[in-house]
Parts: sequence; C-alpha cells; structure tokens
Amino acid sequence: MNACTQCAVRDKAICHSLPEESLEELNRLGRHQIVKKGQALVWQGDESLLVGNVLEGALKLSVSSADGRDQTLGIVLPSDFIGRPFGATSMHSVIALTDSRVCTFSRSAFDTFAQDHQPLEHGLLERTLTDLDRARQWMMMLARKSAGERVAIFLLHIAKRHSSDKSDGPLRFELPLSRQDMADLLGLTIETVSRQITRLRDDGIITTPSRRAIVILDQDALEACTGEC
Amino acid sequence: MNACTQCAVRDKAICHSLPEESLEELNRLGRHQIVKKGQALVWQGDESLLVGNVLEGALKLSVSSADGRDQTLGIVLPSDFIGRPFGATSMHSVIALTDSRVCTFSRSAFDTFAQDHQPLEHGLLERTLTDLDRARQWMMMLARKSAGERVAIFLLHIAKRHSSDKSDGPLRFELPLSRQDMADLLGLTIETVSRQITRLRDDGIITTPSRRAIVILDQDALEACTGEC
DNA sequence: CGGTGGATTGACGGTTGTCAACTTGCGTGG
DNA sequence: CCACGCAAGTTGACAACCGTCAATCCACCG
Repeated sequence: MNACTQCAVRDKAICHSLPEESLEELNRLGRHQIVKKGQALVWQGDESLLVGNVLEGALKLSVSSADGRDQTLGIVLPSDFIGRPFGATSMHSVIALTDSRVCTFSRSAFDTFAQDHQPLEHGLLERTLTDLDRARQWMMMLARKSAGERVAIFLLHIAKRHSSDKSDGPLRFELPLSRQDMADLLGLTIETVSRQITRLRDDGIITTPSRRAIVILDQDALEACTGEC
Repeated sequence: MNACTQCAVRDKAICHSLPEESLEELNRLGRHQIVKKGQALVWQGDESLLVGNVLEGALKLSVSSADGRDQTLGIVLPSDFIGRPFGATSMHSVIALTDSRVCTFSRSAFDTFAQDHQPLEHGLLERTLTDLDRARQWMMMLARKSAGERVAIFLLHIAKRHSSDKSDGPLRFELPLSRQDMADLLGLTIETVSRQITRLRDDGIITTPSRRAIVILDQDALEACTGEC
C-alpha cells in the first residue's frame, strides 16, 4: 500500500496534522478504492460503515426524495472528507461524478483511532465547521437566488477551481457535471439550466464550444448576474 | 456566578462530558448574558469573538443579502452551541427571537481551553456533525419543497418541541416566531406563509385561536401535506 | 377612541416547472 | 467510413405557483 507520506492530498486532508508514527498506524487501517463514475460509495439511510478522504475525482452528496427528485447537497473534491463518523446513519448517498479514487477506513476503526489521536479529531472538527459554513451559504442560495443567479454563481465557482488560470485571456474550462447534475445541485430542472446557459450565450457573456466546455468572455458581466453574492 | 453543576442545560450542552474539575475551570471563563428579543449577539461578517451555549429562549442564525432580504439559516434553542470557534469570521448574525439567556466565552479563551480538554472538543465535534446533517436536511427542503409542504413541515417540527404533550388531545402550542420570522426561515414571503396557514385552517386541519397559537386537529392530514419527508 | 404594527386577503404578473417535440453529438456495428 | 441509434441537450407552449403591490383587517396600547 502507498505510504501516507506519498499521498496526493498529504498537506490538505485532515490527516495532515498527524505526526509520522501515527500516520503509519492510520495507513495500516486505510484502503485505497476506485469508484467508477455513477457508482455509490455510501447509501442514504444506511448505517454509516465507512469514512475516508477523496484522493482524486469528484463525488456528490445526494438525497432522493419520495417524489423521485434528487437533490445534491454538496460536491466533494480531493482532500475533502467523506462520511459520518461516530455511529450515526448516513443522511445521504455519496456518488461518483467522475471516476474517483478514495482512501477509506471502516467507520468503527476510524472512530477509535480518532479518539486516541487528538490532532486528527481537531482537524476533523475544523473541517466540519467549515463544511457547516459552506452548507449554510449554499442554503442561502437555494432559498433566495433566481435561476439565472444560481447558474452564474455556479459557473464562477467552477471557473475558480478548474480553469487553466492564464493571466487575462478568456477563462475556459470543462464542466465536470452533466446538465442533470447541475440541475440537482442548483435545485432547478435541466430545462431551466439549459435556458439560462442559452441566455448567457445570447448575451455574449459566455460561449459553449462543446457540450461540457464553457468559455467566459465577460467575467464582470457574469459576476453582475450573481446578484452581489 | 452560578456553578455549571446547577446549569439548566447541564446534561445536554457540549460541556456535559467534562469532569468536575475541568468544569470549574471552564466556569471561570464563562459569563452569563441576557439577550433581549431582537438584539444581536453576533454580527454577520465580524470576526468571531464569542461562542457559547444557549440556556433559555430561542435565537436565529440569519444572513441578510444585498437585496435586503433576510434568510434564517437555523434556530438555536437551549443546550445548542453558538458561534464559530477557531479563528474564523462569522458568516451570519445571531439574533434573539425571544428574550434569551446565554452562557458565553471569549472565542480565544474557549479555543485554548478546548485544545487542552479533549472531551469538550469531542462533544463539539459530534454536535457540529449533527448540525451539518440538519443543515443539509434543511437545504433539501429549501430546494425542493413547495410552500404548502414547508409550512406543514415547520408546524410539525415546532409541535414536536413545544406542545404540552398530553396523550391524544389535539396538539396546541404557541409559535415562538412571527410570520416574518417564519417566512425568513422557510424561504418564503409573509403573504405566502399567511395564505398557507389560511388554507390549512379552511381545510379543517388546524385552527388558530390567536395570532401566535396553533391547534393541530388532524395530525395525519398535516403529515400528508409534507410530501413524505 | 384613534393609532400602530402585524396579519390577512385580493389582483396581477413573472419565473419556473411540466410536457412534448426536436436537435445535436457520439459511439457502435455493419 | 458511413449509417444508425441512443442519450444528452435544446427549444417551445403552457400552466401553476409564488412574489409583488396594495388595500384591509385585527389586536393591542396608549
């Protein structure tokens, strides 16, 4: 197994604060795992059996309600933590948006280890606090933003992370999500998402060279579409 | 100052896991504080300066956006924890819905104390994890539920906590929130909230003996209005 | 008894969801 | 290499829901 010291997310995952010898111990508990696009790692409603770190790829936290509609509660990316420690059931599924690699632990083994290693627990606490802040910011968006604002916010959000950040040229990037994924995330329908993208294209704010690609021609105009958020 | 051993939320706040002698030490750091209805304890955007526990009353976490609309992100009640430890800025204000009593600590003193007392940090972690689950559940509601469903869910939610829980008789309780507060919480307008309550009354599912009072006549029917959630 | 603020009701319009048709892109197999 | 088929995305028509604005009602208080 790969040593934690070689880990792709060595400096950013919650393990980063552990001293070398504890890291080796944790390493023996972990297991690297591939999750193919569309596969679920955790199921909504199941007892929480595993936790872990994302090494590569992107996954969504999602719930599906009785009426058949899905809602994505958040997206997790490399160095993010997955799962619900300390013996609760998982309120949501974790599903791969793209082929992903994760480093997983059995929940019970992780719980025990965390209790014995305060730096890890502290790292998890800080991360959970920022996750909570982020979730609440997202709530604000779902509650109060129009469809146009949501799409603009989302595009800028992705642009910040995925663009090949050259100095000024127009930002270009590939969406890691399908229209359906975007709709589930933004609390809209695919038709509404599609219409908003068309509108941005017609207004000359973006272009869409291919299905999944976006070019931002006028970032200021796009930011104006977010409704000062 | 009141000793923590006499505290109203002794068994439920995050301090409950501390041994007696640590509790005394924490006690010396804390300060009991009254917050009048409408007063803010923490301001959105400010550096996080204080944290604490709710002893009595009800407060809301709220953000106001540039366009002047407020959104309530959650409600905190006795034994809940308030504030953002570990040196971040507060993303939201904390405002009293009713006259409240809180037990506050300076954030920096609390941070230091928590680092030295693992049981407290662990309690805070568990609470933050459940807060995160709750926030995500609320997101689902804001994203996908209709106005009627939101009001029904809210009423049942409050009923569970505030009713004088006699065996079967119709549930009766006082709302701790104004219509505006409810609208801010549910991501609606006061008019829409009002109309939904009128509809429930016309359908014989509830009665409203006074402005703030609600009687649930037909709990099954009300649950049917939530859209299986 | 009037005033004030919260709550209700009504009329109306805009935004978004729904349903359906259509187009586009892409991979597969002949 | 082309043709086909399928899934993803786009577009249009329409309706429902909810927000907006305005008028009114009601409880509470001086």
